[in-house]
Amino acid sequence: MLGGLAAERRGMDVSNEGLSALDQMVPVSRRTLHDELVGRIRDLIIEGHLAPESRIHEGQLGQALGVSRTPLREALKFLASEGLIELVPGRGAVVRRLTPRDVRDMLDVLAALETTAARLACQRASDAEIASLRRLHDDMMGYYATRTRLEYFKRNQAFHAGLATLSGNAFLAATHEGIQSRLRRIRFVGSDAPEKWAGAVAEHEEMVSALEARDAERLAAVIARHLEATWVRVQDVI
Amino acid sequence: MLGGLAAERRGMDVSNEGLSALDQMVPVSRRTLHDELVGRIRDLIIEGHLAPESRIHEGQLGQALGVSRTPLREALKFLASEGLIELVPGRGAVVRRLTPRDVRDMLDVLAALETTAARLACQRASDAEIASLRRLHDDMMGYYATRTRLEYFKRNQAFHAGLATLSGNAFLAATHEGIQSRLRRIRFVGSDAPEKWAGAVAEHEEMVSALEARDAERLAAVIARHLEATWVRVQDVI
DNA sequence: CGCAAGAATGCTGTATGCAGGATTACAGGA
DNA sequence: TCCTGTAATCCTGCATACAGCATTCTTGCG
Repeated sequence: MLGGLAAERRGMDVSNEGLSALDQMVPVSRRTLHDELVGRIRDLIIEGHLAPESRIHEGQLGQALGVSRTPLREALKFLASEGLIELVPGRGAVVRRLTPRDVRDMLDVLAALETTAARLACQRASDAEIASLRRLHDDMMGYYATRTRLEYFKRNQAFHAGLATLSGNAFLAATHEGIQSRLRRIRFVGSDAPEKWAGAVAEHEEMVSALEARDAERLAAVIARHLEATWVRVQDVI
Repeated sequence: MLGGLAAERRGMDVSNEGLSALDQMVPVSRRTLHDELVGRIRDLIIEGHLAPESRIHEGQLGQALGVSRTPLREALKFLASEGLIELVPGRGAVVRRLTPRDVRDMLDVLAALETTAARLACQRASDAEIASLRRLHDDMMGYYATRTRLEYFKRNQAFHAGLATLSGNAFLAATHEGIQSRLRRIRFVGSDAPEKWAGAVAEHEEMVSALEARDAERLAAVIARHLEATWVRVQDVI
């Protein structure tokens, strides 16, 4: 997302360098109603406008979003597969509540993915990519200094996503992103006290320097520690 | 699945030992059309009846399965989120083709998950659970001896799923299961030559004995080796 | 004979209608 | 007062209908 690590190249690139330009061309991305709805509903859940355990009223939500029930239902099925909501037969969709156990389990999986990504990134990432992650980190430091919470938080998320991307393993990055988005709400409300940020920022700094040194083991160790600390920082808001 | 490691307890358990019986009660599971369809279509893809890259004709498939387009479309959205099919705007659903790169990436993620599960299982799993996995392994050995491919293959899958379950991390197990199901087809056609099984069987044997000794590092090492070997075994069928 | 433009067909995307089951409200009895 | 049985209401699950875009076929022209 931010920082251009996984830059979206959309639309037409008309520069004609033989056929290579055609190969790189990405199909025109039309924002479909489906994607739109999935995104909107996901945000509604993550931002807490749809409370955990609450049932989702199809007619009501459909009217609120200005669409009929059909595309809405399809979007709900999609989100159900992501695990954000649960489909109860005969009773429709219910917003899933994350138990402390769920969060703990997800953080452990996240740690497994990120440490793996770390090892891969240390051997595969280019210097330019690493520099790019460093810039993102510096960027985040700026918002840390001014206590700009939302922007700080976004960079934080982008940093972890960026690390996953640097692994060069697209599937890993996608899986990581999926889990991270499900934890977003928890982590966001868990970051309401800026004094909690200090530790996280220090750990990020250590991660970047380990990555720049391409010290895989140190990087993996810091990541494990970082997510362990995240668990502590987040624990009281679940 | 097989072996009772994650035994499904369905129906009513009417034994009244205070309230604990009520707590353990699982809501009555009704097979919904949605689940039915998701399962059927997933199998159609995994078993190769729906070829990669081919478009899915909604009217046609719906008629073949005896349902209207609405529930069918909803099932397709669900599967799209799992990554088995791709939703192309204006052109419907297309069966996703796994590139060698995809498979390699997925195996790396699987390795990350299974080694993590291994470490957790070594410290958390009960002796009974480990014994249960051992039985599953012995069971598999029987089918190995008689070269009963399908049954052998099922136990093989169940073995890995069982290991993930023993981690005690339900989210890890679910994530693992999702990836494994997407790789199922590749691994199945990759196991057509029984002479390939010998290595896999030996590795499984080593895994079980490492688990019984609760030697986390050895177990993790074997798993990494096992999945590396899987990559080799599978490579020529992609 | 090949190519391009236009028409025709077919399919997807969305809306709406209807049946069956779930939830709620209420009344009667313990 | 609380529980149980019943009726009414509401909502979900599925089918069908229609509009708009893709694709394909056809026809005319170079």
